[in-house]
Amino acid sequence: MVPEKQAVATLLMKLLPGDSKDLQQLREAAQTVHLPAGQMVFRRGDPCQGYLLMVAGCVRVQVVSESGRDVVLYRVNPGESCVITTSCLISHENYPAEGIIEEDATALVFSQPVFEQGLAVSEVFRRFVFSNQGRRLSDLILRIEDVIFERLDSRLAKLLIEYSKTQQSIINMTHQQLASELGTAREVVSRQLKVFEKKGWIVLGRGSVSQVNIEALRGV
Amino acid sequence: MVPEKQAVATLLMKLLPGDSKDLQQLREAAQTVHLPAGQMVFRRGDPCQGYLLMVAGCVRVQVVSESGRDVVLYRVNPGESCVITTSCLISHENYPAEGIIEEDATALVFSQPVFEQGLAVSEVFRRFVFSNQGRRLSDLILRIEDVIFERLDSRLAKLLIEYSKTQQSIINMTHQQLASELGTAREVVSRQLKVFEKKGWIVLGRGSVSQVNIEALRGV
DNA sequence: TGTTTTTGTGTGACATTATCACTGCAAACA
DNA sequence: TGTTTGCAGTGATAATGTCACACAAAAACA
Repeated sequence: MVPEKQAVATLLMKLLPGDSKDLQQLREAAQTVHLPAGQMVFRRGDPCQGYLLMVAGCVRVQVVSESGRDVVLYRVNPGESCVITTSCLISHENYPAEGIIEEDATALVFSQPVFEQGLAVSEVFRRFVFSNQGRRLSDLILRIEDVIFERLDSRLAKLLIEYSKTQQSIINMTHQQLASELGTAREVVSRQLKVFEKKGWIVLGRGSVSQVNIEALRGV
Repeated sequence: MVPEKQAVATLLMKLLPGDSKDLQQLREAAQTVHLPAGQMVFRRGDPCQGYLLMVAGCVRVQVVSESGRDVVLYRVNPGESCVITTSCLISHENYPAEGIIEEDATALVFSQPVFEQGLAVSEVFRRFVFSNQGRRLSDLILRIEDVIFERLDSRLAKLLIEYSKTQQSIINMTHQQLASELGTAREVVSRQLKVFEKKGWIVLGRGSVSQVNIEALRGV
C-alpha cells in the first residue's frame, strides 16, 4: 500500500499546499478509506459524519422520489469534496439527498472536530473548502434552469455529446441511466433516442449508444 | 436615523454575539445601505462585490430564461444572507442568477476584504455564514425535487396554502406571479386555478385569490 | 369626462412530456 | 433446456407547455 500512501500525500500537498504546522497536522489527521462501487455513503435524513475528500473513483449524488424516479444532482470526482456534505457538516442539518459510490473509490475523511479546527486555523483549507462550494452551487442552479427551461430533446442531445467526448466511441449506458441523468422517465428517453436513431444520428444497442454524430446533435 | 442605527446594532449583536475585539471590529466595518423595491441588486454574470446581510425587507433571487419564463429560487429575509452571494464571494465566480429587491430593504454590506478577515478571525462569524449556506442548499435541493417530481396541481395547492397562512384571507398575486414561483407558464396556472374555483375551493379576483379552503387543497 | 393604453385573465388548438400497461427480446442462469 | 431477469419498444391516455388570440378591468391621459 506504499504507492497509494504516496499518491494520497501528493494529492494532499497539491490541494492543501503549505509548510505551516497547522496544515501539516491537518494533512496528517486525514483518514484514508476505501469504498466499493454500489455502496451508499449517505442516505437522505442521515446526519453528516465528516468531511469527505475524494482521491480516486466517484460518488453520485441523487434524489429519489417515492414513485421511484430519480435525478442525479452531481458527481464528486477526485480532488473534489461534496457540497452537501460540507453544508450539512457546518450547519448540522441532515442530508437532503443520497450518495452512492459509482466507481470503486478512495477518499480522505476529516472528522468533524478536525474539519472545524482546519477551518479555524488554515486560510488555505478554508479557501479550498469554500471554493468547492461555490462551483457546486452554480452547478445546481444551472441544473434547475436546465430542467425547467430546456426541452427534452436538446437536454438528451447535450448529454450524449458530453458522454461521447469523455467515453470513446460508444456510450455504455441503459436508457434508464440516461433518464436518471435527466430526471425523466425511461420511456421518454427510449422514444427520443429512437427519433435520433431514425435520423441516423446515433446507433442503438442493448445498453449502449454508439456512433454519435456530435455535429448533428448540436443542432437540436 | 438614530433608531435605525439602534436596530442594526441590536441585530448585529444578536446574529454575531461576542465581546472579542475581532467581532467588534467586524460589526463596525459593516456598511448600512438602503435599497428601494424593484431595484436589481445583482445580475447574472456580475462578479460579486461584498457580503450582504439583510436587516429589513426582502430580496427575491431568480433565474430567467431567454424566452422570458422565470423561476424564483428563494428569498433572503431579515437576518439572513444570500447563498449565491456568499459562494460567489468565496470562489470568485460570477452570479448564476439575479436578485431583485421585493420590499424596500435595509442591508449590511461587508466588503470582500472585511468578509475574508471575518472568516479568518471569528468562529462566530464562520458559523453564522456557513450555517446559512447549509440551510439554503437544502432548500435548493428540495426545490429541484419539487419541480421534477411533483404534479402541478399539488404544487399550486401547496403554494396557495402557504400564502394563505402568512397573508390574511386574501392573496394578492397575479397568475403570472404564481407561475413564476412554480417555474411554469401563466396559462397553466390560470387553468388550474379555474379548476380549483369550479370545485369551490377558492374565489378568483383580478390579481387576487381569496377564501382559500386550505383543508380541501391539502387533499390534492 | 371620455378615450387610449396597459395589465390581467380566459380559451382553443396543438406540441411535448409523463404515465400506465403491456409486449418482445436477449443475456444469464439453474 | 427452460426459466428468470433486465432492457427496450409501443399504444393509449393524461398532464403540461406553447402559441395566438379575445376580452375586460384598471390605469393613464387628454
